[in-house]
Formats: sequence, structure tokens, C-alpha cells
Amino acid sequence: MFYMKELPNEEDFRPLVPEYSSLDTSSVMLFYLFLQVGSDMLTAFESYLADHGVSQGRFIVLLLLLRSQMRNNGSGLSPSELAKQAGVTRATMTGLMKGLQRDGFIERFSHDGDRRKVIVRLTPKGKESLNVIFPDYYARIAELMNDLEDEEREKLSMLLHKVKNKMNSSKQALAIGAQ
Amino acid sequence: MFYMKELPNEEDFRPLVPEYSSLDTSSVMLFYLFLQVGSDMLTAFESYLADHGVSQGRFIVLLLLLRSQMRNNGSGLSPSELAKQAGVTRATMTGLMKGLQRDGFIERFSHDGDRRKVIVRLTPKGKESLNVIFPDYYARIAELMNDLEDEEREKLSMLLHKVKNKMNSSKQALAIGAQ
DNA sequence: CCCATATGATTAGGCGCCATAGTATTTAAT
DNA sequence: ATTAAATACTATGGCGCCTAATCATATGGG
Repeated sequence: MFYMKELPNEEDFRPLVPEYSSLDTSSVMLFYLFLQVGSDMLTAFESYLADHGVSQGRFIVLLLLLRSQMRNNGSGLSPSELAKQAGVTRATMTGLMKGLQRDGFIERFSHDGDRRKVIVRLTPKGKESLNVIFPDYYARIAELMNDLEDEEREKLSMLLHKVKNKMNSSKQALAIGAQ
Repeated sequence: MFYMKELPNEEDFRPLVPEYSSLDTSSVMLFYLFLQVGSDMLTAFESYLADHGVSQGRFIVLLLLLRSQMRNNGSGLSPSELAKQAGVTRATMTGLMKGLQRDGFIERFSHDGDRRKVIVRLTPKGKESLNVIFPDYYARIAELMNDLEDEEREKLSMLLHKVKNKMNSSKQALAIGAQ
């Protein structure tokens, strides 16, 4: 994702302040700290997932399928639906499907009523992989958050939501494609 | 990076709890919230950078070069040094160099004393690009953090450091490659 | 009933990032 | 002088993501 081994510090920015006078170093450093922690977390959990033959993207798909099967008793989901829920394009999802099927995690069936559609379901291997990955994965997450008191978690959650809301409310200013 | 359009909520996990009894849903949801906010932030700023023809990786390289030139009066850096500071392999850095040179942001010179080495410097175009990107980029970051009071920033920073330290102190448990 | 339009899945092609492995060159160490 | 280390680079490949185009199927209005 993002990486800068040594986060820039106040000192690094000082010589830039005359040139870029609007520089709010405390914001910038918080921003970088945030990205660094996120990146490290992601890298750590990605490498854990990789040991089990899945990537973050794949893991999400498997989770979505599991959730769907829990809710609807095994009816499965279409690639379109998965793409929507995962926030990627259909083409991207096709690629994920291809890999997941090749490696035996999912199966694709054609839909009875609508022959354009495909129904995706976890294979036994897919389900079993989740059974292996899931508990350990989440135990690691719990361990990571272990040092935070309950009130700290709430505070962190609140602050994250605050930033999140700020982002949503100023998408244009942040140059996010409207979409 | 990571995305799941709708974060899983408490309800989604409830049916899983019997099966995966160790599940600490508050940790998991905090984790996902964190990743989502980080991902959205990154996406937003990436799309801003893309408008100026650079990616996050490229931007970091340009920043490192700028910093180096500020400090050492234009001596430049070697690809190895850049790779180390950016946290990627030398091969990856070579690829970045290639693209950045092709697009006119940097120049490569051979080192006088050590003929294995290459010296990388910003071109006028590279410097000028930073002059354009930099102020606006950081103004957006400042805007994003604008809703946070000073004490909230400090709290957030503290909490982030706490998670960061936890990660560093348990690299093995988190399956980060020791490298 | 038919055709325009929408929808679903896929393919093709591309880019960015990143890694490993191997090569050539040069320098350093013993 | 020989070996080891360092530097840059190339080749190759994987993953994730995109856009654009294609094909098959549905659907609804005329």
C-alpha cells in the first residue's frame, strides 16, 4: 500500500515550511502515521493469508459467500452481487472467480431462472479453508487490539468515524471520483 | 488495498460466534473500520496524485529526493539508498526509476568515485511538479484533519502508536516475515 | 411479436506495484 | 590474486485493478 520506512518528522518538514507556508505538520504526520500503521497491519495479515493460499481480495469473497450461505441456506451469490458488495468492478470479480475456482475454493453454477447469471458457492475445500483461517485470523486481530482498553477502542472508533465522515462529506475536495 | 463496501456488523458475526467461539467482534470491527478508513484515504489521495502523473510510490521517491536535496544541497541519492528508505527491494526501485525517468521527473547520473553506483536527482520538471502537488496535497490533508481538536489528534496519535508498538512487539505472532 | 435497451459474465489489454532469481560490473577484503 | 560483497539492472511472474469490447440473455414498449 504505502510505505516510507522512516516517517518524515517535524524536522524534515521545517525547511519546507518557508517554501510551502500553509503546511500543517501535525496533520501531515498524523496522516502518515495512520497510513503506516494501516499498511503494516495489512501487510502482516496479508502474509498470514498468503500462507493459506488466499489474498485479501479472495478472503473477502470467501467471507461474503460464507455470510450469504449462513443467511440464505446455501443459495450462493452471483459475481455481480459479489462485485457490488466487495466494491470492485465485475471484470475484476471475474478474475477473482477464475483464480478461486482454479484453486478449488469455489464452484460456479448456472442460474436456473436467468441463464445470464452464474451462482457461486463455496466448495467443501473453501469452507474448510475458512474454518482453518478464520479463528486464527481473528484471534490475531484480537491480540493486536488487546492493549486497548474498552474506552480506548470506543475513542478510536469514534475518531475513525469522524475522519470517515469528513471524507464522505468532502469527496469533491478530496478529488475522489464521484461515481 | 482492502475493501468491503459495507463493513460487516455485529449481526453478521453473531451466527459465526457459535462456530468460532473465540471471536472478539469489537476488535474485528475496529480492525475493519481502520482498514476501510485507511483505504478510502489512500484511494482519495492516490486519485489526486494520479491527476499529476504520479503514484504514491513515485510521490514518495520524489519526496525523498527533495528532502535529500534540501539537506545535502543537491547531491542526490542512489537507487539502493532510495530502496532502503522507501522500504522496497532494489529491483522494485529500478522499475520506479525507469518510469520516473521516462516521464521526465528524475535524471540518473553515474557516480564518480564508485562506478557501480548511480546518482538520482530531480529534474526541473520533477521539482516543479512537487511545487505544484505538494501545497495542495497537504492542504487537503489538513482539511481532512480539520474536524479533530488538538487533543483528539494527540489521542489518535497515541492510540495509533499503541497499535504500532503492539505490532512491532509481536511480529512473529502476526506472521510478518522477519526478513 | 420484435427490436432497442439493459443486464450479466467474460475476454483482452493495460498499468502499477512488488517479488524472486539471475547477470554483469565493480569494489573490498583477505 | 582470489573470493566475497555490493550495485544496478533484466527477466519473469503474480496480484489487483481498470476500461472497453463482446456475447448471451432478458425485458418492456410499441
